[in-house]
Amino acid sequence: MTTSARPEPQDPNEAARAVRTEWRSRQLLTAAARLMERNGFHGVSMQALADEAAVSVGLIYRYFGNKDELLLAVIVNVLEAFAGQVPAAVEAAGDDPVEQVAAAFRAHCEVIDEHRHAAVLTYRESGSLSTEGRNKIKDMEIATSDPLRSAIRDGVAGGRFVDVDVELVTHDFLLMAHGWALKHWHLERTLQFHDYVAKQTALMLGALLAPEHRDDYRHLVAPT
Amino acid sequence: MTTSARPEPQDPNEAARAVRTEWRSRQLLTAAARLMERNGFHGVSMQALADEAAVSVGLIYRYFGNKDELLLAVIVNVLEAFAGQVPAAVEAAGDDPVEQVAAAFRAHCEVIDEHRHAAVLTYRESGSLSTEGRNKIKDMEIATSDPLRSAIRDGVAGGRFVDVDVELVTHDFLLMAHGWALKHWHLERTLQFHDYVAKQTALMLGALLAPEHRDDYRHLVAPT
Amino acid sequence: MTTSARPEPQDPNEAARAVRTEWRSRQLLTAAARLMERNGFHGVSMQALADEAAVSVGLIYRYFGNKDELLLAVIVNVLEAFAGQVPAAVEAAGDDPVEQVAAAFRAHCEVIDEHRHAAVLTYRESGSLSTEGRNKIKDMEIATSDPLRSAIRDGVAGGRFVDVDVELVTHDFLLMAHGWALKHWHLERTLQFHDYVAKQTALMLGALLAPEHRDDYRHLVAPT
Amino acid sequence: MTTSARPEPQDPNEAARAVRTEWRSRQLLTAAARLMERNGFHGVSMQALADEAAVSVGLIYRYFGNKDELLLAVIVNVLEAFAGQVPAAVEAAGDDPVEQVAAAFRAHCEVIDEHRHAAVLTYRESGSLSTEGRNKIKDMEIATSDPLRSAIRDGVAGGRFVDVDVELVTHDFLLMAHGWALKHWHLERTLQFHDYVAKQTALMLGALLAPEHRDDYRHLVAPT
DNA sequence: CATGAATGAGGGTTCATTCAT
DNA sequence: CATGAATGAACCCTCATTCAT
Repeated sequence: MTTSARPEPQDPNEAARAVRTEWRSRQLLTAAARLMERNGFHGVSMQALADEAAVSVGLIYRYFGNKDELLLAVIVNVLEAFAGQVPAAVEAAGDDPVEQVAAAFRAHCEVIDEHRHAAVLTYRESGSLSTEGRNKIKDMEIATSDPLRSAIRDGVAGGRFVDVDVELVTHDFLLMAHGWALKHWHLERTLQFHDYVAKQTALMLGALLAPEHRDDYRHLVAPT
Repeated sequence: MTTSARPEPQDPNEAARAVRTEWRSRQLLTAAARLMERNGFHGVSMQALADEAAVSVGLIYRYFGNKDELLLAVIVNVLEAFAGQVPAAVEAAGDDPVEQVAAAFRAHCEVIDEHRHAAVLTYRESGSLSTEGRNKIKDMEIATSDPLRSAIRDGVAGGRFVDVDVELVTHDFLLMAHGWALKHWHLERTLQFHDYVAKQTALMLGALLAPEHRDDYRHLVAPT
Repeated sequence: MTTSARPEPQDPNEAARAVRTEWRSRQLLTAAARLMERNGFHGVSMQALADEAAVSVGLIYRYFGNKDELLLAVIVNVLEAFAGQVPAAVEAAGDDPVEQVAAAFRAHCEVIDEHRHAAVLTYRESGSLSTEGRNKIKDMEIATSDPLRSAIRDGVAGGRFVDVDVELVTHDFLLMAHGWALKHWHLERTLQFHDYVAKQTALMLGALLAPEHRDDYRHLVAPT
Repeated sequence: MTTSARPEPQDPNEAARAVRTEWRSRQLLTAAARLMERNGFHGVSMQALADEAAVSVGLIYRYFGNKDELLLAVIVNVLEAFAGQVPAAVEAAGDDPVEQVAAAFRAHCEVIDEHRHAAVLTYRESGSLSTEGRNKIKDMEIATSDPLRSAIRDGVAGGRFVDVDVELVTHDFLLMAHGWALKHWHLERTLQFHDYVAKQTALMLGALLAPEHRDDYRHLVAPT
């Protein structure tokens, strides 16, 4: 991530190893997320995890110091996805705060949909973390929600939005994004992912947009 | 739910016993909820629970068959509170679906605030339940959300609300209600319970109310 | 040990329980010592210990917090036997430092013979202890050897003994006492316990006694 | 012990390899002794040993079949040092059994001082050995103590020493020699190695020498 | 009713050992 | 020769559950 001096691993062996290491790590992370969503952190034994990932128990400990660190890694993995995708989406949305809000929300939802198993753990299992881990998560969560928060604030300041509690509305958007994962088993019976995003966007913008701007965002509000 | 067949305990001893039994049961339930919110279901040992409730381990098993049943009882306890308070609140709100929605949401929030420890367990620990228990919970949850759902449907049908996806909006309201428990540690820094309810109500009604009715509900939408 | 107010346990149940607790504790301690002498601290699993003592693994943890504490308890148990028997033996030996030395050495040997399994652990396994435990042991060992040390010092000061390094000779006596346990498998082929004590006493007094006093202690030196 | 059949390595490469092999082996042995003294046999993992010796885990298994064999090799290494140095020292001491005893004891102490880390393992970890290994050790220990035993026996037979139990006195001398390693942390605070040897020699000869010969060995007995 | 000593299956974790590279 | 990733048995410990008192 931060290496600059070492241009490329010269030794092909080393490169191959790094690739395999990365692959294993990801494999374990996904297996863990999948299992933990179903049975909860405490409901998943290391043996079960090893079986699911088709490796031995001992190997898991070469990649993650212990079970707690594994959970932390699963969660951090999601949060890093937010950090990677959300700011990019907002930037691509241009200067209009309304478009930015919609883009940010959509990006959040997409990350959650991609990491659906792991995303619920953020809500459910953060209590199983060490204090240290919990703090790390909290910091990342706040940073993660920042683009969305800023866009909302800009929208209010610029008069596009009515005068709402920015913090609360941010919280609402995040809740809705996570809602897709939390109640996925219930929602997917009637909704496709894109419907969910579109409808929720329309709903929230319906609440937020100042009356005089409402007509400007037909393309966002329409499909409800 | 409440036994009706058994007419009345004749023996005053039996009555006293029933009272004590009821009291013990409630004491254990609250102790369990308090502990489990902090440490999670698996983080609370029966011994710790016995200590917290100042009884012996063995006694717990006279009231609840096993640990799973105890968790189930804790959760059912909350859901029963919904069943008790929400319909009453809706009824008291009169015939206007908008008022009904506001009342139902407020009632949900109040139950959650009163049972804040137990409410999070609904989200976090339902995975620790047996399939049977999980199904029971799901059924109760759906029943619980029914008054709210009906009111929303009525609002849409009567033209008070814009044409939204009733199921989704129900889901949103419930999510917001639970949000008060889920992110309580974060929200309470800036918001009182009543502000939370009022602002969320205003926001959602802002989104739902048809333009021609918006002015009729100033008292609900204003305090944003 | 320190109770003074509570004269006797009134409740016979409580008394009975205390007796059983004491008995269990002692049973576990002996089993642990026996096994650990043979296989070493790390060579004995808690399961093996449970089997030997005919109890369940879990029960051991009601009496000793963990395996380390168990080892500590085994060792402390021996050292307490020294503290109980050695000073008494010295006192019973009268005022003559030579008699005191002989009595102290004999007492040491007797404790070691009685706790032969555990005595070797003092030497072999003190490294497996926590720093805290190790310090406790060291303190007790020093205190334990004090009567012997004092008697030797008195003997030198009073001219009964030649001018030796008191600390070193104390160390030698202790080493000889422990030697009975350390090389018991080898020694017992040719020596009874009493011969061992008598011969070692004679040898050491032969080295220590000043020539002019040698004849006074025929009864101690003779049987070599 | 030392191969004699294989005449000489013809190939210079093979010679170089043999040297490196010997060097590696010795390096591993000392690393193992150092680590095991501190943490005990079970407290040292093969990984830790590999790290300490700056080789890979796998390589250790090219030199020693398994961990037990490694421990055995460490211990045998000390015992071979005894076999190498003690007889030589006795021979160099001339024909006088008293001088021989003193020389043998000194040689024992020197070996132990040189191999202090490994010497304690002889006492502490012999229980971790296989029966086979344990027997090998016992045989070597007996053989090792033979020069000392013979000298003592000669001293008694020749009237230089009083009539003592030869086996027991041998045992005492060995115990004293090992005492330097066993309680080194305690003794070194007040004694140098040479003081220890001299004082212990003086003490034991004081006990052993027949009265009519005592004046002949002032140079050995004096420095007490 | 109430207690808490006792059980033992199951969990997380370590580490000696192997083997493909 | 040398490496270190991979294995899995075995360890220590916890805790839901039972039952004699």
